[in-house]
Amino acid sequence: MPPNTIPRPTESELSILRILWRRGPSTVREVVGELGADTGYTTALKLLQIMTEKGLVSRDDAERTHIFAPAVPEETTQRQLVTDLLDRAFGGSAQKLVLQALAGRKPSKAEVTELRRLLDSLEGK
Amino acid sequence: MPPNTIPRPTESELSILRILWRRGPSTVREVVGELGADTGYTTALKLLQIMTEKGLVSRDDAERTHIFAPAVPEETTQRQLVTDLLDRAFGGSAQKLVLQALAGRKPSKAEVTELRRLLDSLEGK
DNA sequence: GACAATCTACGAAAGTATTCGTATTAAACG
DNA sequence: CGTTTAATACGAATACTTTCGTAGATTGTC
Repeated sequence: MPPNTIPRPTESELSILRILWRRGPSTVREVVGELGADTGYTTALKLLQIMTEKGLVSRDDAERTHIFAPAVPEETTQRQLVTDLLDRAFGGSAQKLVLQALAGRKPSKAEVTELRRLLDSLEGK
Repeated sequence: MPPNTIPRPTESELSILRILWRRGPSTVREVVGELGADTGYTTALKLLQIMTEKGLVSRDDAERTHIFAPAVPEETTQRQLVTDLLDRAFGGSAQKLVLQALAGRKPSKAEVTELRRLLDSLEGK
């Protein structure tokens, strides 16, 4: 049974979650296929087993070949990670984080427009 | 001699860097004083030694009590970390990252204004 | 049915991060 | 001057993460 608090995924676990978010429910082999040649089959399997215990993924073992699906929403995890970084590296200043996230890139006009819209909606509350 | 590429700080290392960025050059004892009671003296010392090898901090050992200073700028490290997270968790979409960073908070009017100014300056280029 | 291929389980090895104990040395104090 | 206090060095213990080898079971194939 998964713990009632879901831990922050490790680096490898996050790589796997990203695949599952994109592909949806997948077999170990399918996940391995997307991980790149540097990750062995049993390694990926073991990680998925650990992630199942942690409650990060769910497993359908009705068939012999198990099928794994993400058990945490992408957005929730993203927020968890960015909030965590916000505290750990930016002293909680979202402003500074946004500044560094956008610095050094040339955001497209569309992106800027979208971000402006985001600010509008935030202010609306 | 420090390596010519400076690695991403670990979690503990980041805690120490944050203290050094805030306090400026500090002794081990001073750092320990701010780390909270859960970190022993020799632990902090060891971390600072490792960080010196990695080039994350510099050490002045002219006196018996050494003085450690950050060797990486706060902003550079922040950008390094946020860029890293951007790639690992957001598929490179700064927009989504900003969205999640601001979601669920009620940013002050001043913050929103500041962010708008940031967007303006980005667009100016 | 026998054999090969494929899958899961699992413990252990390898790698990395953190904590700690102990030795040694230097300063401070009486 | 001798003893206590405070500092660095460093190896080793612990913890966490990732990788791998091997065993056992099931499916597919000839």
